[in-house]
Amino acid sequence: MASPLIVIVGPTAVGKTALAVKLCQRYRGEIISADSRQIYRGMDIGTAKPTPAEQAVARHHLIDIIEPDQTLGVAEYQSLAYAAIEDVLRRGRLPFLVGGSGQYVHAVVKGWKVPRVPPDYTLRTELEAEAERIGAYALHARLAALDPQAAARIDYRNVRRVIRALEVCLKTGKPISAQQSVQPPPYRILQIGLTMPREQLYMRADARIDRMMAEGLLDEVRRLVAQGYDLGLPAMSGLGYRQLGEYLAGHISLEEAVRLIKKQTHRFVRQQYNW
RNA sequence: GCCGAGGUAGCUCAGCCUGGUAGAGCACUUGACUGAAAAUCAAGGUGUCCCCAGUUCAAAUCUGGGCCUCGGCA
Repeated sequence: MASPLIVIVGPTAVGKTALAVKLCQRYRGEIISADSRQIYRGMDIGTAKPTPAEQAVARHHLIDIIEPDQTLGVAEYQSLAYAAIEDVLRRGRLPFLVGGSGQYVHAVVKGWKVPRVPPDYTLRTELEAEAERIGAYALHARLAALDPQAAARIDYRNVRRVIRALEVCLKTGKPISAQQSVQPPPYRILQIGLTMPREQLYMRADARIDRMMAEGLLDEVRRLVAQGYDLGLPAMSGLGYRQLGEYLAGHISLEEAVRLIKKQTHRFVRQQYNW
């Protein structure tokens, strides 16, 4: 019989960690985090990372695995997650995949076969400049010539995704659409979706943001900036970090920054629902 | 009290001069997502146009009166 995998998903601040920790205690489980922000060391408060106490009760994997100036793509995340699941199973424990990064969860649960083309930042910068020059529509037309199928699925205005598709086509000489498939993993999966009325979710998220501020989120961001981490880094684009970075750079007031964090967190809640 | 500015979507505001029955950004709702994903992108609804009267075929728009807000002067 196939090995079990429990998956816990849901929007931010709904209580995924609390439930997962409790279940781990009861069923001898370990948590594999599916969170694209908790992977960074030194970013604790703003990412609502499980506390040391929670981590002592239930072992967590894939938290604190890279520095803020490093990056981790879905494909890498996926193989790390599969390895962690195998490791947990081998030791006779129950794996819980827990997190709010829909892309990560799908990559693992559905078994996306992501084209193995690492990002080429030089090429991306060139293509971005080209998009500026000839326009998003023309860049999309370039993709359509190489891979009509992929072009049909990507809105021409979504330059970032058009560029990734072009990157794969150009690097491999083959259409990206021919290199994307799905191969479900060999687990018996039980997926638990946590939810709550929208309004309540917004209130919980807002309250948590206030708590983060009280716990010193601003100092955390200040420290990261002092360590030389640029605001343009993917790690610094997360909710809270971006806006507080703007404040520290003198572009907006602290009040405005907190207001923006809340608004954008609401949007994030909605985005998570789509997964 | 006087002078000035203003009252249009939940918020900030455009439209008013040159009447033809309302629009943008944000919020909000819905959706996409295969190596940046807490990223990036798309679609959508929203209105006693402060009130009353007048002019007019037709008023957010012009005229008169009233109410309210903000700033300056007393």
